[in-house]
Amino acid sequence: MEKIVFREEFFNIKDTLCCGQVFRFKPYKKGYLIFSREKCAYAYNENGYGIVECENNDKNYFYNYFDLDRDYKQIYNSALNSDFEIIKTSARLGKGIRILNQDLTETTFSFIISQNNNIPKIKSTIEKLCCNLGGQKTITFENEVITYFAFPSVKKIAKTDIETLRTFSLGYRAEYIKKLAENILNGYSLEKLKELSTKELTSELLSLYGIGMKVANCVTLFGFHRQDSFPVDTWIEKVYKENFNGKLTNRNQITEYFLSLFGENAGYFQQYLFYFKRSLEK
DNA sequence: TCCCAGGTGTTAC
DNA sequence: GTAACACATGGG
Repeated sequence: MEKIVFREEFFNIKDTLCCGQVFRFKPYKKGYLIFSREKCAYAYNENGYGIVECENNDKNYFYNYFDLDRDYKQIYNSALNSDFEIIKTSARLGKGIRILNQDLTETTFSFIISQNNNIPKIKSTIEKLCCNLGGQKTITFENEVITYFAFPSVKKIAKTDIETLRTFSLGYRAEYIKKLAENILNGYSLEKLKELSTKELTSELLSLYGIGMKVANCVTLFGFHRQDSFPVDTWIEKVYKENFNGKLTNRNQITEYFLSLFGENAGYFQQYLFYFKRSLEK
């Protein structure tokens, strides 16, 4: 086992996982188990540090996964310099949030599933997908053997019939993920889209069946780490109306409004706001 | 029971 | 171009 140890001021495991950007994790002992691709890590905060335990070969993967090379102090400070009190407030609450570098394929499928769905159910649906179509894996932390399932291969999803997919509670989204899987199996490359500008990337993603503006923005932000993205969902729309006194009703226009307001750190501010608003409702 | 959830596709104008 | 509606499913 390897351990990544990183000062916790800008690395809070709970906030990073629970802020809505990722769905494959669960509470475990001092922190959480995190699943990505076929890998698993155990992460927790302790004595002023964020600690990530994983297999030796996965250390670089999870170091990058948690975006540990980026300077979050600069992002946080720019939030504190905002003219909007709610940006400061939500940034303080979400100070330890980092935007993950998740697997691109997994992120795209996950956010297609996320549409018109709530987070607990998104998590359970993705888990069913993994349990039924992903390979079984084991890993040992502190002498305890953990059994889990990898995210399924695109091929496996593509070859699974629609009726079976529907038994994973995908609802009408089953066709979307089936079609995307077939598409990728036939040679469509999400990786190649990395060359595109955020604008080009967004319009390319919009051409995929089942991906609209909201999901496209989530994929650019959480899959491609494009921080000039600003997904607008029901929660962000509430923030817009209640905290920014916004009059726009078109979500695309709300995205444009926030992008021009927040500039290059818009994506991070979006996460601060989303986490803040959802925390209030509980 | 009803409303809502990290919305999108289709149809009608 | 956009407004209205259908769409699956389960949490609260």
